[in-house]
Amino acid sequence: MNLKQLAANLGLSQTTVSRALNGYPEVAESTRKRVLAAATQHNYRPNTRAKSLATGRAMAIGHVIPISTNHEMLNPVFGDFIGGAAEIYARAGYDMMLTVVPDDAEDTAYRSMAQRNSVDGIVIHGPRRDDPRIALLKEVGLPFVVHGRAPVDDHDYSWVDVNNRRAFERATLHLADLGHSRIALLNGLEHMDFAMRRREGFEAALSARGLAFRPAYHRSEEMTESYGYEATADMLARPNPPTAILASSLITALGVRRAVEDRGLTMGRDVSIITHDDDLGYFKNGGEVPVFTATRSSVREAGRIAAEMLLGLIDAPETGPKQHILEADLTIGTSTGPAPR
Amino acid sequence: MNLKQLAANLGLSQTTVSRALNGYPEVAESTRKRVLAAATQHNYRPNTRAKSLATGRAMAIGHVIPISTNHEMLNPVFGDFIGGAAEIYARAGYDMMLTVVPDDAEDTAYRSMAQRNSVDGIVIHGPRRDDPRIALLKEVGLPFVVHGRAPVDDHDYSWVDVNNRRAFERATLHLADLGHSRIALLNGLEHMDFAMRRREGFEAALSARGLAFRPAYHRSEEMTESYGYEATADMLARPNPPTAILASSLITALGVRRAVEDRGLTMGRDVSIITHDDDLGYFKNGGEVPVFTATRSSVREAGRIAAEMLLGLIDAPETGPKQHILEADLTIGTSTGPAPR
DNA sequence: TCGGCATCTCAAAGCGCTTTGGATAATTGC
DNA sequence: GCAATTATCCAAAGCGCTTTGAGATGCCGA
Repeated sequence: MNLKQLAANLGLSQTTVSRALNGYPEVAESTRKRVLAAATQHNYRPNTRAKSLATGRAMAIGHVIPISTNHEMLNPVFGDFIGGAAEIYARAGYDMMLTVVPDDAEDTAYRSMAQRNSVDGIVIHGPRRDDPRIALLKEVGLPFVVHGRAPVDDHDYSWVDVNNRRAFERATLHLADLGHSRIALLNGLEHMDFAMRRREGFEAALSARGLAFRPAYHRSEEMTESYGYEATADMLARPNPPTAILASSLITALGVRRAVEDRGLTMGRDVSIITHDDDLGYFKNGGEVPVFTATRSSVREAGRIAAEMLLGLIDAPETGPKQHILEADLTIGTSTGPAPR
Repeated sequence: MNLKQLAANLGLSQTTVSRALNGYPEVAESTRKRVLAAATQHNYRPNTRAKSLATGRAMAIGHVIPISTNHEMLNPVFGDFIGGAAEIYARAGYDMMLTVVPDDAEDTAYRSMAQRNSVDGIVIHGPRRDDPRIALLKEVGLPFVVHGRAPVDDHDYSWVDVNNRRAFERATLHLADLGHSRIALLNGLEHMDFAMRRREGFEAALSARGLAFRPAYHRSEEMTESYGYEATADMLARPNPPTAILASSLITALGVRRAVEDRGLTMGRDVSIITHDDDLGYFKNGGEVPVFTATRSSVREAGRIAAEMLLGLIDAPETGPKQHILEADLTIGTSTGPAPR
């Protein structure tokens, strides 16, 4: 059933039917009722393609997830972010388009999205330190929001980000205040912007407490469980092992804990652990009492905010770029305690 | 730059340019070259909407992920599946549309997808035991592939699935053959089809070895780490604790291991663990030597296969529904050993 | 009675593409 | 040399919708 047929059915013109359906004022209330009734009865839904051709609006948002060509791995937080964003899109009548782009083909991918007119805006995931995408998108002139930030925090583009620097600074200070002086950081890959910010916060806190940054207590890798395990096992096996460890994700923290316990040590007594917790649906940090002391910020919430921001940008581009920073909670769990002496 | 402008630029008609671009024979090779050159020079890309309006093909696939209204959680395997599918779509020039549908609004959601003509086919995720979606989609007549199956294994629709029954049967037999007689199953939610099949395999193996299914050794919950921990801790605290535990996912297995080790027991000696491993990118089961003995099947690969199947279905609907079953490997790791006596 | 003004409805153009059904020029067969 | 092909190209219709500009219709006051 399309507009033409529906109009014919009703003995009205396409114009009137279209207007009735889209809530324009210049149609009698009685006819609007008739039209609406017929539409629901015949289960009429306008053809998206035709509609967006006519209006010039795609009514769709593109999410572009980069996938590095060497270690093809999708970020696990992505699912939750999408879930949050999808809620907002659904309410606003937008569709969501997913594009997985190998990081060596970004240029063409983004240009083509803009050209082909298949989306009204884009959400960028996983910005790297030297990410060319922001400049690229500014050039092609498609509205976009970045989940995360680029190193240069200019106010020239829109983003939603956790205050990673502050979070890790606070976590480190907390550990230092508990008397820890040998604090290790198991960071994510530091060509990613968020990881670099975390490291900065870590270093700032160390120097605020007069502690030195020691490369032996520092790693930077993909945030897997085995990374947490192996890095921790390695560090604990050396002389002067760390008494506190900052992990970059809950998954990594599980590995850290395993290594700690493997060595016959007790988490929260012999070794303190703080992790960042993205509050993922399927991976909770304990029940009422969190297992891990953690800096926590919901990725799902970030998804909602980014989606709302982007829709706002599309509706009113003249208002200029927006930014939103999420402060992470520091929630105390059972994994931290005073430094052993 | 659109077709019209490009054609004007070249001094040709839109028809000729369109044909040159789409590889039709009735255009001179020399003009085709000219057209192609101009197109790349001006970075021309056809407007997706217009193209699909004209052709009647959306050149897009919809992925519908259900989200239960009570515990809003996205399946973690989803990301990897999508990653696999995206590869195939990209190669074939298809876009991927994501729709998150609350499970109380499925009816309208699917009908509207079909009506609005925004996708050429659909992939269904997470089929439940009494899933109404398959019947629904058959009714609306949109090509679809299910990742997983419905309880009734009719050959009336297309699906890609792991042989969950066989996998868990083999795993259970393996444990029984190692001398274990008290074997526990920490299953996923059993209103999901895959979980039920796993249970069937488990039960079949038990009875093949003359062992009884004991409710005290059986749980069915969302597959989180804390589920694994708590269920295991509880079971181990009772008289006659299980000596072997089947876990439904790697995440759950981590919880199982933690509970085992918390109790001062050794995995692989005091308690054997076998888990199902979806081979997710960010969550590896150890390095060269797997940590866990596991039934393994790549979700990413399933995504590729489902995508190819669906594209095939769209191109040639007359060939009828297809099915593909993936057999899971049973890989031996360090988490299993002979039953303690 | 008639112009003025809302109110309601419509025909037709247009969004950017594909595709049908010719037209024109070049080539072939006899 | 001329009709019949063949090789190239094009004008125009159509995909399903929105939207402009204008036409009816009814009602009012003068």
